[in-house]
Amino acid sequence: MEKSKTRSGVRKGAWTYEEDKLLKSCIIKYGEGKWHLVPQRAGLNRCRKSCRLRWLNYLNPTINKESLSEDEVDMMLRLHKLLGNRWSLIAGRLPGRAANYVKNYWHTHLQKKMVSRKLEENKEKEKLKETVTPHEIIKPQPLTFSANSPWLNRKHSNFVTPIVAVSTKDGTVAKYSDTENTMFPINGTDGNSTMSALWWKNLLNVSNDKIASCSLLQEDDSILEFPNVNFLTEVPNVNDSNWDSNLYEFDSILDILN
DNA sequence: AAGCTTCGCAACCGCTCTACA
DNA sequence: CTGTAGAGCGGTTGCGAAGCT
Repeated sequence: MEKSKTRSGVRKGAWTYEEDKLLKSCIIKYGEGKWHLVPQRAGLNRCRKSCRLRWLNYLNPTINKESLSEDEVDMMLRLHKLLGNRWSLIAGRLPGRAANYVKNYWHTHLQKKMVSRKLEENKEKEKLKETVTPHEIIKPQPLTFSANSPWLNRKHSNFVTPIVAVSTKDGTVAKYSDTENTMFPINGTDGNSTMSALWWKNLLNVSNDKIASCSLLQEDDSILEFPNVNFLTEVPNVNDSNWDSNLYEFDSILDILN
């Protein structure tokens, strides 16, 4: 980097050993943060951004400067698939690795790999398209339940209200339990009665665009998307049912990936 | 050996987010 | 609600080293 100055007279370019020393001792003395005060405190003719970057990417003693292990590269690939170019988040999951380092490593080593792999996979897909005929989609049919079925047998009740929950694309959970459309009457007492399959039909009538794809299990190259999912930004309400919670702990997502 | 090209990485820039008055 | 300043992030740039001809 060329040793130059900005219009405001602040030094730019590569850091010298003396500058590093000054910055390091300043951070040790005052701690991280308040970066706007750092140049003054350290006696450096650098902007606060430059100081922060130098510390975070190079001087910080927690930084691991050794080359990435296979495990770390694997983790990086998985995290990038999940998070995209969120380098700081990815770096946060790789102990001792700075965001800038992760970003540079991705651009210099992994991006090409990913591009060539994608091309290969596209070729494979094209081949498969030529040889495999499309499957006929068979919709599941309503079952006919016996009124004697133990799980339906409720004392003093002629109705059973199944609660069906469908995960939707917009992150909400549609619950099909309204009594008017989903209750199925248990007819008579002759033992041969069947139940109305109205609730099941209603379930099938849920439009396709409301049913979310099972993207977590996809293994293609598209970036996994979690609509309306906040990462560690809110604490789920403990009173919510399991279905109501669309907030995921980051670790849970990692578990899914592993 | 010299010139040219490519690669890796440190650093910069501009934008967004957040806190606060 | 709005403006401002600080902090942080991701994209991009440009230098120096390494490799190639």
